[in-house]
Amino acid sequence: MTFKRTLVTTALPYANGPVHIGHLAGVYVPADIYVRYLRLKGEDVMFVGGSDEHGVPITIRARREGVTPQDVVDRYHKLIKDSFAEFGISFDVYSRTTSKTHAKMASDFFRTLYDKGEFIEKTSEQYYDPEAKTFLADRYIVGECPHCHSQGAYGDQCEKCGTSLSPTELINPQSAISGSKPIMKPTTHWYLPLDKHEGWLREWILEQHKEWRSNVYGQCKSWLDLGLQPRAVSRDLDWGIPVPVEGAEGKVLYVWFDAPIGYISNTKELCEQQPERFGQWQTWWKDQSTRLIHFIGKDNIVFHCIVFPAMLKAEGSYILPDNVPSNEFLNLEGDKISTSRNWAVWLHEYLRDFPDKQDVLRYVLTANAPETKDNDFTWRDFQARNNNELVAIYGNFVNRALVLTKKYFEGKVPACGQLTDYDRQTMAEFADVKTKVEQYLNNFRFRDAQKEAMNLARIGNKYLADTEPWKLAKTDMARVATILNLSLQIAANTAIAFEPFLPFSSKKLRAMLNMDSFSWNDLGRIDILPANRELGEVQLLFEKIDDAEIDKQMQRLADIKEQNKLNAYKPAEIKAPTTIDDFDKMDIRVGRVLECQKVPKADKLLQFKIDDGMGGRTILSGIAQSYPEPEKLVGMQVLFIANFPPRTLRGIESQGMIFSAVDADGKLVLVQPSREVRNGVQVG
RNA sequence: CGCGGAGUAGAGCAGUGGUAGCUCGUCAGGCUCAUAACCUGAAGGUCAGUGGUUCGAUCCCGCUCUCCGCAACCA
Repeated sequence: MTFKRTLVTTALPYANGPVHIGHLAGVYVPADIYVRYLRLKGEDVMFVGGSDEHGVPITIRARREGVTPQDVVDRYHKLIKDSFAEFGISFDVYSRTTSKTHAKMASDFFRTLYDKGEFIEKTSEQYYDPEAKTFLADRYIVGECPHCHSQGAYGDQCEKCGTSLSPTELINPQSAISGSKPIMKPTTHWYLPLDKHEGWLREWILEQHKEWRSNVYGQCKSWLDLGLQPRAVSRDLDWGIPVPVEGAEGKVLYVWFDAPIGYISNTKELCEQQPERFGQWQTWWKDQSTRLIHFIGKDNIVFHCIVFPAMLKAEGSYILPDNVPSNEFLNLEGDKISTSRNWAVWLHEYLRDFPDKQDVLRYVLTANAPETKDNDFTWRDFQARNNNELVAIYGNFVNRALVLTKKYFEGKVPACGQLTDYDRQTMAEFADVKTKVEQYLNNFRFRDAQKEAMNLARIGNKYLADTEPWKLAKTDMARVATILNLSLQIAANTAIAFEPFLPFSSKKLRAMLNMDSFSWNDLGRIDILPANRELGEVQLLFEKIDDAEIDKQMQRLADIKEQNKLNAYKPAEIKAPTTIDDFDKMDIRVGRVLECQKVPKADKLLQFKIDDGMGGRTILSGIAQSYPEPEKLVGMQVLFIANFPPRTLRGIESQGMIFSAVDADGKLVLVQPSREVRNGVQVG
């Protein structure tokens, strides 16, 4: 099958938060590289993206913030769209599932399937929150686990004992939204009978698409082998696209039905805006000569390989995806990225903190892309790749070639003379770079493809080191001319090879080389730059990133970790019951701090001299780490136990114990009376 | 025993039934045109553990351990 055009879609980011490096590494950067590559080759390609704006979590966020769901999605759609644009993700269209076009498209799609009898209808009893007036998804019901009897188990799983649950098993179920007691209520939903589609899905994926990545293929095989079940495509919710069926008031399309249709709606929207360039939307979705590629993350495999294809097939007139390149996940500094825990590098913040460094992040995310397994992003690695690879190898090579040309040939491309064997050998080393990069990209191996581009710069550095034009300049300028001509040709090649990966830097480099026009097909050639061409102004292609900038980012993450620890704090369990008699045995008193200093050679101990109204006493307390300036405690009134037997610590006798509260972060905080009292009075 | 993916030098990652590779880091040397950049060389690994198939296993198979995903948010 030869294809005439390629339609590339990217998973629709959920408009419930900003986009982070995990989204970029998993989906948007590889997709953008692929699309830019196809465009460079002059192929007919469309790049579709958009925000996914329906679903329960958005309604919950809206409720929590006291705004409408539309307010929430408006905010994040704009933030996401703007940051993608600034980052150079070259969507042809970036629309949203709350658009009018989409509402009609999704509604019509559902109706077509409904009319064809492709759905089954089922009524079941589900938990309903009478206060919030909404049916509850499993996860939004909490209660006591029927197995381990711990509190706070979710409707789908108890996190204490790990048991999978169904909401009806929970003891004393509560709505996580309002806290009220949910009631059982019958509700009718439409299901897509995936089991009906199992036969052709099996043939289509397992036989015809053995070339899909092993993670994708394996996951599909697993689902198919387990047997597919009917899947609900509607929900009881007031936020979404209404189910276009009589008597279905208060029901909307399930986001997983609605969202992938967004790819189609957004295509239609684009075609209506630019018909002269993109033609009819149906060409992109219904013509067998169109190749459909979905870029997604691994959590989306089943929807894009099984559910959505089943929907398309059930409708009848659509093509199916040709490939679904799915990446694994990117971790951040060893921990999984999490929106709710704010453990992420957010794109909009990166763009703010590292202006004009889009390519650095693009490079790092591609070099370390989680193509076969989960990978880790660290700021130290980010810095190292910038400083040691982009700056030292690529930027430096370009700079060397250009500076030498300025110096010896007034910034004009010198003529190429007689080639030596070594010249020819060097040329041979990158003659096939085009084939290699293309092979890798055609197989969605972006990491290897980018590495191949970087090899050009390595070859250039080695060529300069081996030929040493700065030495020859004293004796043989003709030879220097040839060397620099070839070096500049290598630089021009590098600009083209990096174009899909690092578009901002390639543009900059092309300006320096005065390459106003260029073609992907020039890649591998050594006569891209004609002799005597005037070069542009020399500037640094990349700049070093110093430790201070990286430290700032790492500090930010450390602060978030600390904050999460505080947020996760729960009061300790109440101790075993005791009596007033036990309490009465304690002689608790108030005293004033007269002196306070650190005990030498002890990390935690502070030595207090306390005015107890009876001549004073010495007390040691292990709170030094919470009070780095102990002298500031002098004058403060504190609580202490007066009738403990003396105890010697570090050679000093401690006559009692001072009261401190242990804060959520582990810091110790001295307890004091709310107003001045007489030293030595009792507490009870 | 739920199902998939993954576990390989200090770090991050490739890879293959026959001598284990890349980038960075480290160490040594060279060069000095270049953003203290570049080039050359070296050290560094019981390829998670364990049992099996095989002339030979890091690769194939069995079991064990660990991490990630499939289940609310989430690429």
